[in-house]
Amino acid sequence: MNNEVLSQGAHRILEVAAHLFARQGYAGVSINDIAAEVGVSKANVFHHFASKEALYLAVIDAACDEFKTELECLKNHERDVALGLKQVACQHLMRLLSNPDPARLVLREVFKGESGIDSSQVAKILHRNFALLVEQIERGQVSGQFRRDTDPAMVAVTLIAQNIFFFQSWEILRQFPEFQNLDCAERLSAAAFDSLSKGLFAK
Amino acid sequence: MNNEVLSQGAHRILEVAAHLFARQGYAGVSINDIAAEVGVSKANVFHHFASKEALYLAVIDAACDEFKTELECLKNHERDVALGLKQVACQHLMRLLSNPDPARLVLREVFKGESGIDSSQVAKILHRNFALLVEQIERGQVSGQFRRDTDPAMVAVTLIAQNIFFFQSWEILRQFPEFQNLDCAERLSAAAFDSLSKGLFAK
DNA sequence: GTCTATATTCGGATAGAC
DNA sequence: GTCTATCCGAATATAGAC
Repeated sequence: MNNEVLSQGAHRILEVAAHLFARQGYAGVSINDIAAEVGVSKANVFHHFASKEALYLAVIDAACDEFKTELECLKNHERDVALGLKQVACQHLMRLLSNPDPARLVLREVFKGESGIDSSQVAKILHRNFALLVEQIERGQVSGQFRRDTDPAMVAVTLIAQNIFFFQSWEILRQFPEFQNLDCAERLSAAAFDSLSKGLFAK
Repeated sequence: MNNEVLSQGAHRILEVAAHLFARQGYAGVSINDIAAEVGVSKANVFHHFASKEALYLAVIDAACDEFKTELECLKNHERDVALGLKQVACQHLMRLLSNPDPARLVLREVFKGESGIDSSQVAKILHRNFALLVEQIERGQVSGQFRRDTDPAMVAVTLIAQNIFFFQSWEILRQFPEFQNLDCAERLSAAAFDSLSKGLFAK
C-alpha cells in the first residue's frame, strides 16, 4: 500500500496522524485536527488520502512497516534461519518497548476494532507480515533445521503472541520472581525463543 | 483473598461490580452506581469491602478464580501432565471466548493499569495462578515427561500468551488463510499446544 | 469579557442506630 | 448485615465584581 514513494507532505500528514490516532483513538481525531497540527488545509489531507479511513489504514500500514523490513533482511541469513528469527523477535520486542505508540494503535484496532473499519482490510495488512514470517519458518523446515511436522503458522503466531504479551504485560511480568533474573528485553526474548525451539517434551 | 465464604449480599455486590467495572472501567463506576444497581445502600458496600480499591481487587481475584479451579483439578491427572495441561489450556481459551467480560477487565488492568492501583497488588493476585501453572510444568519435568533444560516459567508464560493472543485477536486471526481449517477454539488450542510441546528444532 | 469567589454536586468513606 | 445521616475533598457551575 505505502510502497509508492510518499511525497514530503503526505509523509508529514502520516506522521502526525499516527501520533494523534495513537493518543486519542480513531474517533477522537478529526481530519481538521490533523490538518491543523500539520499546518496544511483539510483539502490537502484529502488530496493525499482518499478518506479518513484510508489515512488510518495507511497509518496502520506504516506501523507494520518496520517489522516487515526486519523480516525481509532476515532472508539474508541464508544459513541459520533460527538465529535470524531469534534476532528478529528480539528486535521486534525492543522496538515495541522503546516506541510503543504505533503498536498500541495497531493492537487497539486488532483487539477492539475501535475504528469500526471493516476488519478484513486490517487483516489484509497484518497478514502480509504474518505470511513473511511463516515463509521464513518454512524455509527453516526445508533446510532441515526445523522439524517438518509442526504447523509453521502456529509457530509464527506463538512467536508473535509471546512478544505482544511481553509488551503488554511488561510491568506486571517483571514483578514475578521467576522473571527477576531476565528483566531486560534481550534476555527475555532469547529465553522465550529457546524455550519455543527446544519444545516441551523430552525426547 | 476471597477464600473466606462470602455472604449472600457480598456476593451480589461482587457480581454487579464485576459487570459494571468490565463495561465502564474503574473510574466510570462509583460505589453509588453499584449500590443502586444491587439495591443496597452505599454504606453496605463499604461494610463488605473496605474501599473501592479493595472491591476492585476482589473482582479481579474472582475473575482469576475459575482458572485456579481448573488448574487445581489438574493435579489429579497424576499420570499425564501434558494431557492435563492441554485440557486446561483448551478450557481456558473456551472460557475466555464464551465469557469475555472478566478477562477484559483483568487485561485492561494488566495492560494499562487503568485503575491507578499499585500494580504489585494486581501482580500478586495473578502470580498465584502463574505459580500453580509453573508448578505443574515442573511436575512434568520431574516425572520425566518434559525435558528439564527448559525454563518452566517461560513455558508457562508462552501458554498464557498464546491463549490471550488468540482471545484478543480472534476476529482477525480467523481471517488468515492459515487458520481457516482450525476455526474452532478446541482445535486451535490443541494445535498450539502440540506445536509448543514438540518444539521447533529437528532432533 | 474575564476573573475570582462562592455554591452545589458528587464520589469515597465513617459513625452509630436498628 | 443493613440502614440513615453525615463528613471531607475535588470538581463543576454560577454569580457578581472588576
